[in-house]
Amino acid sequence: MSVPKINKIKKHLDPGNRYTVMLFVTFIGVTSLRKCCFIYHDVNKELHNDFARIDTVMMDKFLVNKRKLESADDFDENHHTKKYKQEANDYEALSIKTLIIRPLKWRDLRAENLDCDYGILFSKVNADRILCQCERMLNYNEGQLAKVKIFGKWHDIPRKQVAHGDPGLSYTFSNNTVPARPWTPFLDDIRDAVSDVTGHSFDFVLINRYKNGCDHMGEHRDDEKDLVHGYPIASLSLGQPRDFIFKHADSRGKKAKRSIEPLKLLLEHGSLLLMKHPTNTYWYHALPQRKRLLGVRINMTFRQMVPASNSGNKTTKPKAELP
DNA sequence: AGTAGTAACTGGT
DNA sequence: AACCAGTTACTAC
Repeated sequence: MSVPKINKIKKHLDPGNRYTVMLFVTFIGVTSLRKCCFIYHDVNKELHNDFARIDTVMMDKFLVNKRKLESADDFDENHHTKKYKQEANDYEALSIKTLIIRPLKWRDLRAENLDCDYGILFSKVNADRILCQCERMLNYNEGQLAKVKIFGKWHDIPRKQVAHGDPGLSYTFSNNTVPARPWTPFLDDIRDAVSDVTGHSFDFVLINRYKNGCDHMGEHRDDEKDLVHGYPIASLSLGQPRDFIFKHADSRGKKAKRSIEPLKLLLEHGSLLLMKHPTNTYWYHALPQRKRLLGVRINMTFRQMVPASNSGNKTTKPKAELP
């Protein structure tokens, strides 16, 4: 666990006092220690020693209850400390490699100017827990930020959406610019898992929630000007499996220049789709309605964005470029 | 097997 | 990357 995260806890506490600390430890969406209570005499020292054993602590959800020792007369310090330590050991034994990241068995998807990889990143058990965490922790844009303007008309998007990313980044689509909210530890973990398995870093994630098969997304290519050109986009799917359709730009519409078969792909629970250059240049994609499907699907697309100050300025080199 | 009711698809805006 | 109207495809009886 990194020191900055420990400092985040420490600033809520006065060293030397005694506290009851309750916290949720989450590791890529898997809550291993739901709640534990123990008392620290020397917060500065103890927190560091004990928490350093844990890879990631979910800061958003931790609750620090300042209590005087005398108000916790039923509190058995030894018992709880021992229990915590055992759980921490168990937790530590579940390393990132055994818990989540298995070598992805990628399926290559190839067509003319289409190059994607698809595989299952999270097992059902882990994907279930991550989805559950998403439902508990994510908030979505509302009002103006949840609208798009198409052919002169404003519409509410038929799904829920939110973006998180590095400071200053935003995402523009259909006359709407959506600022990125800051990363959370939970999203950090998922992003890092996706980075590990793809070998690419990402500074932005767009999250879409489809409450059932009626929610959908129309055909589009991802907006080029905010994205680092040529950089792959990683799309993590959770929940209700949904069809995903690729259509070649030349085969759309009534006066299509050519006839190219669309590509249909089922995006499964826990799966990762890596869309590589030049897929996004030539192919539109969509998540069509499937009225019979009732389950929630949450999708996270991880991207590398052009910093806001450089957006639309082609003379400035993006901060990341493919080799 | 024929058909009514729904879902999916297409083109226009 | 939205909805709508018109058409086609599918499904269940």
